[in-house]
Amino acid sequence: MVRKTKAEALATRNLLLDTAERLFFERGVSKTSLADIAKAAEMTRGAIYWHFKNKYDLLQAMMERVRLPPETLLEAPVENAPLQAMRDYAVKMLRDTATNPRRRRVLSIMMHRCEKNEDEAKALTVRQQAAFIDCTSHIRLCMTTAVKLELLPANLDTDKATTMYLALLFGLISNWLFLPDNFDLEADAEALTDAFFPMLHHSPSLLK
Amino acid sequence: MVRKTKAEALATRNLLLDTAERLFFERGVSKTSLADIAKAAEMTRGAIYWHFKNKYDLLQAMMERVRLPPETLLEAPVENAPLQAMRDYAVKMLRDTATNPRRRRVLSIMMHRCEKNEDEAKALTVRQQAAFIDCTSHIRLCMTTAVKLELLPANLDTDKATTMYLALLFGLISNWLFLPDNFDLEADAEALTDAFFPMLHHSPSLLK
DNA sequence: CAATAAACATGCAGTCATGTATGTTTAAGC
DNA sequence: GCTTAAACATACATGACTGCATGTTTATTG
Repeated sequence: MVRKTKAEALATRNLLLDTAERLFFERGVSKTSLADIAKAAEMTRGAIYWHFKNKYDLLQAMMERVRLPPETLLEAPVENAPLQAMRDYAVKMLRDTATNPRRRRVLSIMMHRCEKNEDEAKALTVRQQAAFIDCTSHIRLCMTTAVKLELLPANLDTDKATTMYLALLFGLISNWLFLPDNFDLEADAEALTDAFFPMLHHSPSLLK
Repeated sequence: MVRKTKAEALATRNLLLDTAERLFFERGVSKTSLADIAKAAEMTRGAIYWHFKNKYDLLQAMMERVRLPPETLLEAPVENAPLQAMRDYAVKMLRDTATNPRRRRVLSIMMHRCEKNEDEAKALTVRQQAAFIDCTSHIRLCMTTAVKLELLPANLDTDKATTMYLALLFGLISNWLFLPDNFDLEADAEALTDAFFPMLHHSPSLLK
């Protein structure tokens, strides 16, 4: 019953990724063994070891499925409307987190069900840190562009503003994933995002 | 070489907690075995099993060492100066996270080196969620009190304001622990905190 | 149509972590 | 001064989980 067609093999791979995503979300990464995943997918560990090098390779592939380049989300042209770009980015991230089950599960795994340590999973941590740094510099570019376009105060401390933006965005996502009943992320995504930008005009401590 | 005095036994217990704190921080919780901890503390697993029920009991005791009741930090009287209370709370939390190595390590373990799952560690997760809910209701009380004292707009959506406050606070801490070089938490604690409150006056989307 | 290799399944060895049971020593209580 | 039990150390049994080696079958290719 082996040597399936290419499409079938890809389906198997996706099934393994789906199953791993579910189990990692339910039990956490370290408490989920490859045998657990194989059994839940009605396969054997042989299938996993054929498609993936090991557990962390599987985890990485699972995370790659929701990784989208920042440009994808930033549809509004940054050079013309950087404030709109930042707003759209935040709203889309929040709404997608609230409504897209896959993104919700994977983000939850990344934030609350996967340990950042120095050995095997270090590559994963480094990758996440790199993504975060990318995101940081992108937002910083939006901030400085907005200042140049005189959309924000000339003496705005763009570094602090960037820090605040990212803290708010990630804080909202992390807190909601931790306790989804605490507030309605989908309904409030726009209001919470829009609340941020007046701060850049009215907070003296963000000026240089 | 056994049957030490009570003080010595307490010192042993603290040594085990210190060592666990260090190893959990360096390697993550699930990748640190009790044998690792015992060896690093120059003890045996027998000592650990004498002082603690198991690994998660040890972890819980380790976390309790930095748990401080919210009242401790909220020195400013909430009824008279709720805004000041919230400001002081945030600044103290941020500064203490930046300067207190123990708090930094333990918060890092809680946020980035410990998986929230449904089985053994569930008690820990439930406890953290309860603490978060406590904190939420406390901040909400500050917000409503400030509205009553006319320190904040009468039509402020205090729920959203609370959500924003907590997202900012936890987002700042989490992001800084994740990438400490991204910004200077100690130096910027006050400025970042002070930046928040003008938002409550100038953000239309936070009004009802 | 034969050979190859893809796509798994199965089995085994080895390591490692946990929990417990049982020693051992000595501070404390009387 | 004798007993008890606190404060560990040691040893053992048990049960994963991983990685690899080796089947097995069938789509694919020339």
